[in-house]
Amino acid sequence: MGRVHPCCSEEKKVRKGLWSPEEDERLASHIARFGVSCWSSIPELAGLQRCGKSCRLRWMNYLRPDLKRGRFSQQEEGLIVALHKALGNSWSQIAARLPGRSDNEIKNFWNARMRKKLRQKEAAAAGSNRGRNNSAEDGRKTKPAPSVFDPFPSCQDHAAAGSSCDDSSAAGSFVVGDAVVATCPAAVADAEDDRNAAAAAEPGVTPPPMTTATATATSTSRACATDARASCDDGFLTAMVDDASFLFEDFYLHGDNDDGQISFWDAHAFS
DNA sequence: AAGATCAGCAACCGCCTGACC
DNA sequence: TGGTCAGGCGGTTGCTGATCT
Repeated sequence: MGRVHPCCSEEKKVRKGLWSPEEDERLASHIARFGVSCWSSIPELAGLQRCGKSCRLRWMNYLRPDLKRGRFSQQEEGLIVALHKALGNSWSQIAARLPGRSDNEIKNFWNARMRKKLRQKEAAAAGSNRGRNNSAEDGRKTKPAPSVFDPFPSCQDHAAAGSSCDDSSAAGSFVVGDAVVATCPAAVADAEDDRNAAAAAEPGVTPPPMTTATATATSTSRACATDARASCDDGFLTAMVDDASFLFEDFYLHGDNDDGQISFWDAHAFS
């Protein structure tokens, strides 16, 4: 098997399992004060009997202040489907385009949906007794490989594609419906400026290191604060979601639905 | 009311990659 | 140039609460 991380294999006791509120508090306050420089050193510095990987995971999936909790909105679901279509199981890349959601959360969500759909299909197949040659199940096998494209290439690219994204007005956040569903990379640099300005305003206070999450959180919250999100909805992602429906219909919809309608999940591609 | 099943979520495991020496 | 290490990622497991029978 793979090499065991030194931080996880040391003789010293390393706790596993669920994190206690005290541990969360220790980790969160440590990162709030000092930021993240080296995960492997954080357990010791924060007084935690955890390995660095575990700390990182806990922070990324649960303690990060910019994380949203709760159910995925319809818009988010649609975007996940579209992004999964484009990117496959690259959960981190999908998560990078869904501010406030961790890759783990998206992965769990997707897998739960997969299980549900698979079960439904099996039940339907068992009920109908005879399979059709062009069933969705078969269609999966002939599914073309996901096209390689970057849903977030750059604002210039958006503009070239007829977009009107304005980085300066809404921190580069993109909106589908009411939800801020993605953040333009240009906003990252923007957020970095904000951070530096804040550091200058409060000498002696060391800001946490800049991360994608920081930038996303900064720009997303700013976008909400200015309520200027709609101005940045260039239709790019909306179009992408629409396009995803089109793709799914093209590949997977073969008149299965009585009403001729197709939902994201009825139409989604099994990976 | 109690056991079985399901669904959602948190966390671990194993592997890969890039930086560094 | 090869070895070591840390960070990161996707896959998987296991726990827990909700729902069903």
